[in-house]
Amino acid sequence: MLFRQLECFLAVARLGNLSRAAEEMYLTQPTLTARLKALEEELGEPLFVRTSRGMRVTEAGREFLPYATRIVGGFEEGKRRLEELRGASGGRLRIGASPGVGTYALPGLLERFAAAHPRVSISVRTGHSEAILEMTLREEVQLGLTRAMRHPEIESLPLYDDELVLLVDPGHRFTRRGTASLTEIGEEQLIFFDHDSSYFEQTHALLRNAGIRELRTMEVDNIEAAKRMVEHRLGVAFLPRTAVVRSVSAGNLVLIAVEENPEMSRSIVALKRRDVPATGPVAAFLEVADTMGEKRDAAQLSPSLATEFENLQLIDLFT
Amino acid sequence: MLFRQLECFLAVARLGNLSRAAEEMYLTQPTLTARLKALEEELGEPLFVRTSRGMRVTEAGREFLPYATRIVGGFEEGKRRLEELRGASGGRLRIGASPGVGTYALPGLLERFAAAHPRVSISVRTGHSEAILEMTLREEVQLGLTRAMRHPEIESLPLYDDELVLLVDPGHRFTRRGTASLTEIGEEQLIFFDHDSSYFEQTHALLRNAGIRELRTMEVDNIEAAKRMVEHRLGVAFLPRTAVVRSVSAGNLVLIAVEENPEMSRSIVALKRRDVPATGPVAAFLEVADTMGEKRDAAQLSPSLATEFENLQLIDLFT
DNA sequence: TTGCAGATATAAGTTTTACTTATATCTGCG
DNA sequence: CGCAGATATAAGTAAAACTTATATCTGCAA
Repeated sequence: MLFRQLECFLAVARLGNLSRAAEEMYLTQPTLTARLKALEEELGEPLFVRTSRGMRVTEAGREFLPYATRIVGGFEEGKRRLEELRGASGGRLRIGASPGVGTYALPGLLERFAAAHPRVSISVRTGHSEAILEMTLREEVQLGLTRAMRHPEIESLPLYDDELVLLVDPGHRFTRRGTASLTEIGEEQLIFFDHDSSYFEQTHALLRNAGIRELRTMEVDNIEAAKRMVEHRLGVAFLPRTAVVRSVSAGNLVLIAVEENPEMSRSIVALKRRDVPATGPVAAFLEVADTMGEKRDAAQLSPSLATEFENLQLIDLFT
Repeated sequence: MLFRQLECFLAVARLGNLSRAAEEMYLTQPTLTARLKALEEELGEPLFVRTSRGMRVTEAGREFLPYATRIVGGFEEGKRRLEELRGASGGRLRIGASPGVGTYALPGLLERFAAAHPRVSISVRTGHSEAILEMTLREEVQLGLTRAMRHPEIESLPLYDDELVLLVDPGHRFTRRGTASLTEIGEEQLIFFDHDSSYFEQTHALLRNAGIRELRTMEVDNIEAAKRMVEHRLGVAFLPRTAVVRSVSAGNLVLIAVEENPEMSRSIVALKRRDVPATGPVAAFLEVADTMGEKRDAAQLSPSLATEFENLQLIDLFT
């Protein structure tokens, strides 16, 4: 009820004339009379002096004027704010990401996103997949970027497939052939990059299934450290493809194909609460991610592209 | 329409539960459902996530929350402001006064007023009666304190009667008797305090009517100067009673009764636009003035009080 | 699986509110 | 005195908001 009354109060106060204000607001004059009366009733104080030449605000009206302006203006402002949000030209984007995603894939995504939506403020939190799931459930983040996970209240929107690839140093015996068998790999010192990552178990299982029993292993707690270890010839490592694109392209590391060609990829997804619709910045982010995914898929699936060229493409897409 | 929607938005956001919010607001649950739906419609964005365990605000809702708070809070604040105004515990009091009133009668009045209404801010403008009338008409001041004036849009609320009295210095020949006739006065050097004041003409007429033709006169443009002239034996003067109470009481000037006892008083009033009702600080000021007027009248009319004592009373009332 | 508890959504009917049209009233002015 | 231009009032109609009753959804326990 009250809002229209305030607008009419402002119009009449501005014009000093009920009839003209009515015209301006596409209403009849008795309507404004009623509205003003209702407002005065609500406030318990006359706001206008009625004369035969128009209406003038009283002292009380003059005192109330700034409040009315602020209220109406505040509402308009709030509406504008939501419009910004809808067009993703404002608001916040809160993302949770597991370490590998946050460090290697996310920066490129956010670069594109920020270019398209410069006024959205972005915050990123990092944690392991379970922590990311928790954050998403509690709405501490709007999207959780990590490996696919199942939860009744969560839906997973696929982003890209992250593949484990074998990396060695340029002077390694595998480099020349460019391939290695699992048995050969089992003879090497193996460097693992994160005991808590699901990759850890996956890699172990792969080698166990290949009949390898005694592994020489070294564990570090982050991917960058693992890369450095390999570069310093301390061993070989299975690492996420997205994390090594640059090093391979720069020649610091060499990518070796595994002869058995085992399936060692994980689907990286965006976790989102099912009951919260993706709007504004969230929807915009997913769109950006989708666009990049399509490009990357096209690059990877094209048979005419050599591995090196694919890698270059990946550099574009992920760094 | 909109206001109730915002209140309900805040309540539901706070409680996270439609039914309980409905209870708190003494409404039924479907009503709140409808209100929220209307608000979301208006804003073009869902504000809540509906679940089987209650309602949670969406990102949009979170963004909008502060605006809603400010709007509702702003209205409450405005209402409180008007209440202050009504109780004269806030707001402004704008007064116009002619020089004599502003200098001698008003300070005492305002002292009382300010004691009773400390949070009202006061502004005083000074000018001659015609200027005061103008200010009042234009609502530059809410009350004009000056001599009674007639204007169709103005009403005059009597404050007190200001009387012209004859003042001489303590060593003057009139002092011993305490009285003087108009003829005797006509022989004195006469000091006038404001050519533009209506008193000027009034005094001249009085003496002219008493048959006095040749006046020795001196003119100054303010009452204080006139008093000083009398004190320095440059002549005698008819001055407003309210302006000389202190000087007489202090013995610097002596009050001489005029034997013909001419009527030389002017009604001092508060001018106010007829069409603007006296509310808040204005009403409060008039009440204070009224109370003082009654006390003063009682003091002046009491036959048991000597002149000296009357003067002391006037000191209380006007200084 | 089923049934229940606790939550929101929908439908229908009633009450209340808000708007419009038509008319009245007031006042300054020629 | 009557007119012009302003606001106020009255009555009827259209719209909206509220309530009651019912439906739907979901998590949870039997």
